[in-house]
Amino acid sequence: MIASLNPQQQAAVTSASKHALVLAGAGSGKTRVLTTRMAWLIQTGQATPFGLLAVTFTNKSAKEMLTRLTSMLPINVRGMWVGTFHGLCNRMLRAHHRDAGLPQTFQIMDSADQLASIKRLIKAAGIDDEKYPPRDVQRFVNGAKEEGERPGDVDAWDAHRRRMVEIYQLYQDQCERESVVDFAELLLRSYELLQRNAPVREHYQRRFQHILVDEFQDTNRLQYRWLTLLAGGGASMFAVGDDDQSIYAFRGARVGNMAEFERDFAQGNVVRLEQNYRSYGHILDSANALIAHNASRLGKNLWTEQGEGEMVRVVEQPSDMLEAQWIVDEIKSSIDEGRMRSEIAVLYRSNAQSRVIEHALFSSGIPYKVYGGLRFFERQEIKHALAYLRLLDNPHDDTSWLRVVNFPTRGIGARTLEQLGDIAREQNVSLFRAVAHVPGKGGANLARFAQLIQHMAHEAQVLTLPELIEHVVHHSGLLEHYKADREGADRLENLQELVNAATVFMHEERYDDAPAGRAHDESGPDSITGEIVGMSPLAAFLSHASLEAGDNQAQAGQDAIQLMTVHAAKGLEFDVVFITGVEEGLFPHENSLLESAGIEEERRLMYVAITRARERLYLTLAQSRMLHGQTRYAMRSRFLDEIPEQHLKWLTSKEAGARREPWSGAFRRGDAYNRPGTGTVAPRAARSTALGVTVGDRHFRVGQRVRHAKFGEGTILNLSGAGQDAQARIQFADAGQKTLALGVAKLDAVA
DNA sequence: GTGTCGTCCTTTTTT
DNA sequence: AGGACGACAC
Repeated sequence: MIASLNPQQQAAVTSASKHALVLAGAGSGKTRVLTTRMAWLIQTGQATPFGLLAVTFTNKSAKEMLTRLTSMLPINVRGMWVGTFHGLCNRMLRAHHRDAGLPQTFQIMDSADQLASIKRLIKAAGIDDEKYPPRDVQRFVNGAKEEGERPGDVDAWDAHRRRMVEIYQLYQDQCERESVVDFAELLLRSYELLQRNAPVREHYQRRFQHILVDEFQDTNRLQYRWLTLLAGGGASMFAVGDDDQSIYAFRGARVGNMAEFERDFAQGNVVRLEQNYRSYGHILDSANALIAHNASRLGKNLWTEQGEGEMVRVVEQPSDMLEAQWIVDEIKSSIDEGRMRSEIAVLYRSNAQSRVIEHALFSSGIPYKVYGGLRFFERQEIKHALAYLRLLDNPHDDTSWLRVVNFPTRGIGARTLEQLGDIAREQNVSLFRAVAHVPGKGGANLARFAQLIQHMAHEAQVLTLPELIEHVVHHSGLLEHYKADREGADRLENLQELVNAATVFMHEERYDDAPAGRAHDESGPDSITGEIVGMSPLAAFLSHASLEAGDNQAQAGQDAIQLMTVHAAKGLEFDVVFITGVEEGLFPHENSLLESAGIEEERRLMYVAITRARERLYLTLAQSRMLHGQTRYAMRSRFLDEIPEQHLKWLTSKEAGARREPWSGAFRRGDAYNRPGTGTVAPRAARSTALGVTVGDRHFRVGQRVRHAKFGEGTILNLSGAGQDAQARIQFADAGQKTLALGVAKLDAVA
């Protein structure tokens, strides 16, 4: 088990110090170390499976961990606390719902549900949604919760923020009324439960003597505190992560938690896993050189025994279309060499870039798969079916109620619903409770719907979960509705798939053929441990659906080129990787430059992208690309210049076209287009503006040095638009980046 | 209730 | 450019 590990991996797995921090570089066997550590703790008798707590961020890695563990040790992993932060918190809250102040049947809202809930609240409370856009409110609420702050804790220093806090409070009241919790609430509630309830806290502190955390660089403040609290009874903490791969600051992750952990817990017990088993030398050294430009790092240098391998290939094309075409041609020859299509990935910084690449692949008849689309449990028809199921468990869930009260249509219009909403608000009750007070025909229709729900809830007491879902799909009218729809065939298929998913779920959770709505075993032998949670198959399935949205890809099976954002590629690896759009403004993204430490996160993102490649890596860029309906021109990314020449092989000339240095002297127009090898000559109109724009009698070019009366000297990073509407993004030496309208701004060329 | 038109936005996203 | 969503008309 341990013998096959390298010395650093062994040191990590068998670390005898109380706490340890493992700095695990990309492709260094991180998951292996984590799972072997667990197996080793159990095998050497230092821990029982029962006494381990292992936390991950995604269901996928939790599953992977359990799979590997069972392959090493013949243990029963059922009842082990291995899962995502959210999954484990849910588990804890179900077991102690009373102590946590939650009804047993509380439902979990996903982000879309949460947004709908906030929109409804803003409308009902008559709040100006221009001043308080639902998305901003959602970000504010989640941000506060991730910092561990309730409305009363938020520092509200101005009127706008004070109002935000009020809305936050209103939202909390609404959630309470409807017995629903959002993702962040799962964590915060769990944290507060542990903090306030000594018996519960001490129970878990006693139980979990070893806490293991994966992807530690992605933890937020609340998660860190949650872990700290659980470890407060003397448990050992084993944290694995890579600060260089922290790319989720925008959603609350704090890289700083790693340094904090080292200071507060590990205290020097840091193990570095630096041997890389994935990539060849040139690729790895490129990544090392790039990331060395980041100032705030714990420090780490990857190495490999695999040899140099191929150099990193760099290609610059005149346009995004030609960039895509070039990639497709290169992919073709890779396939001709006998490579699997699924071993070739095309990565991009932003989703908008995929269109052009898809188009080129499609035209060439090459199968491809785009990751990041709608996931199974997010599909409209599935959300509808789930909304019905949720109402069976909790008819006060207004979000679900409103989703299906008139879907399929049953004569309940906006007017009736407004009436219903008014009554519910007046009496401070759920929509379900308010039904009885709506007069007239609308009231009768509502009553019929309420009866339908109650009737189906009754069925839940006798039918198994798959049977119940079939029943609901049929009697709700969903079946008929989609049958009548010309394009409903796929949706019906998905609904059938939902029934199948439920069958699998029942089997996996060992519910056998228990009725869907009947609680499993209300008072288990040890109710405080949560081992027997007392959830009905229906409730458990609904949690599952919220917490695990399903696969994030189109359709599996076929051997296809893999298309995804760099973020989505984290944790994956491919023989051949194309990193596209390696341009200033795109990668690094211009918005990131406005954020503090934004550029370092972009650099880590590039580091993640590079380290996905095993054998061959391409960096591609385009001098011009279509963005928001405008053609934009950009310089090559600064990241290209941070990789030493010795690792790069330019397949197109490095000097022509978009370059980083400001132009000095004459630049021969059209060079980039007329160079042999690119194969295409751009249309005349594009050619005349490709290198710059003309505003009145003045010419501006990308890379040109300019002086502004107020901002001082700067360099034009990119140009967009034409004539009097043309805009320039300019990096000023002192004033930072600005976007200026060239028709308005007073700019002088600097010699 | 359904269809059409106009407006708005556009970095990254798991749970 | 292109998609999503909301307002409005039939």
